[in-house]
Amino acid sequence: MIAPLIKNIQSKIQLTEEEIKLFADSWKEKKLDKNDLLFKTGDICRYDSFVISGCVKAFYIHPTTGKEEILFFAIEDWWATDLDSFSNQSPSDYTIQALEDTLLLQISHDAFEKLLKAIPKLERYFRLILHGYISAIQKRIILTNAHSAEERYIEFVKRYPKIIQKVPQYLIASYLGITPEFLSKIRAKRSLGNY
Amino acid sequence: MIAPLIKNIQSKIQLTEEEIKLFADSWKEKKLDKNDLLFKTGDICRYDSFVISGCVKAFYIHPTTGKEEILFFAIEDWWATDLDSFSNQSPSDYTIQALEDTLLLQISHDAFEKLLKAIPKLERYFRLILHGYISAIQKRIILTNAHSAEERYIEFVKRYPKIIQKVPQYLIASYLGITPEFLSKIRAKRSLGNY
DNA sequence: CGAAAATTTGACATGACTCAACTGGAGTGG
DNA sequence: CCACTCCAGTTGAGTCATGTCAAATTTTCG
Repeated sequence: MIAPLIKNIQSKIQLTEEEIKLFADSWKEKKLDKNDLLFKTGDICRYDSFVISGCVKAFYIHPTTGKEEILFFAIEDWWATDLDSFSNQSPSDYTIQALEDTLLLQISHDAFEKLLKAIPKLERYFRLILHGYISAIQKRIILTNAHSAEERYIEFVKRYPKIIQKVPQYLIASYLGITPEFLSKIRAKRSLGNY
Repeated sequence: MIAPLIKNIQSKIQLTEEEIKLFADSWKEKKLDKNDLLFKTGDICRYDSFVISGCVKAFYIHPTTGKEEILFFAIEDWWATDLDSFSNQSPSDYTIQALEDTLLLQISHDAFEKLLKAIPKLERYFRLILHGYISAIQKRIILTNAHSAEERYIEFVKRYPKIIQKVPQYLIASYLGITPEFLSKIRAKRSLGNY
């Protein structure tokens, strides 16, 4: 089951057979049932987790209203980790929860650092991963600040068609920074316009 | 003038004397006068730039309204680069412009890749830099999606007091995703409340 | 089938925007 | 050193996008 991760890595860097072996041995499978938590606010994110299948949401709980604010969704081939909490082994501001039965590959912080020492090339891989994430998140910032809720929704549908299929609408609304009611109205309006 | 950059790096990784020398020789100083462009939308971001002194803004130009949407500000000890454009040597979606006379250290894409090959430890440094940026930008997303304009402004003042001092208010407004008029009203209301 | 959850719909409220007028400070040139 | 201009910032009136709350409807799932 580690094949997808290896493949992902080899799309960015080259590994020898030995390195692959060492690498593969460092990761453990973890199953989450639907609604299981990976960790919650205040917990330490003890593992870096790569999603093999399924889907999770990462969210922040607003301290006064108690509402969930979606930070991201992760489906197969994405990472589901609070970087900050994982790197510093400090309490996380976020919660990650499975939206359906989900299979992860995990590595502990210690094992992760050991692995990086053993295969320094991996620093590059992870740098490139973060890089790609930054590109995406910067676009999201621009979209949020400069475009209407409707435009953001259209863009989301275009960019993440797989996620749309898996995730309930009220969570998409949260990701977009709007209320579920308003997203519903946007959709109603659009389906009229499409005649 | 490269001392601040070396210092920044050594806060995350260790370099030998030789490595420092090699490193230092790879960077060139660049001066920007106030209002000079580092690059503009459609240009390729040819250099990775580290700010020694001064201040720049990175912004996106809305295609229909033509308005500037601020992506970030960079002052001393920050990076002022479009990662995507720099890494792929592809046209940038953004423009970076000096808000005051600014001194940069720059490295070309080729030299950068050579440097990483010569000193692979630097992959780690840059990974950690991206990492820190992601933490910050994720907080910004949450703040934008879940908090009022006033809360976002208060948080900005707290987090970036130096930038507040340098940057005109209408650009702060753009960073926060609100109009300058509305930011002005928020400030007026707050200064009343503070008696 | 029935209960709970998600989505839709409608009436109303409000935060934030637009536009236009006004104020005040920072150059600039005579 | 004044007069002028220019731009950032402020203020106010009116509007619009989005939020709130509550009820009705549909979907999901035990």
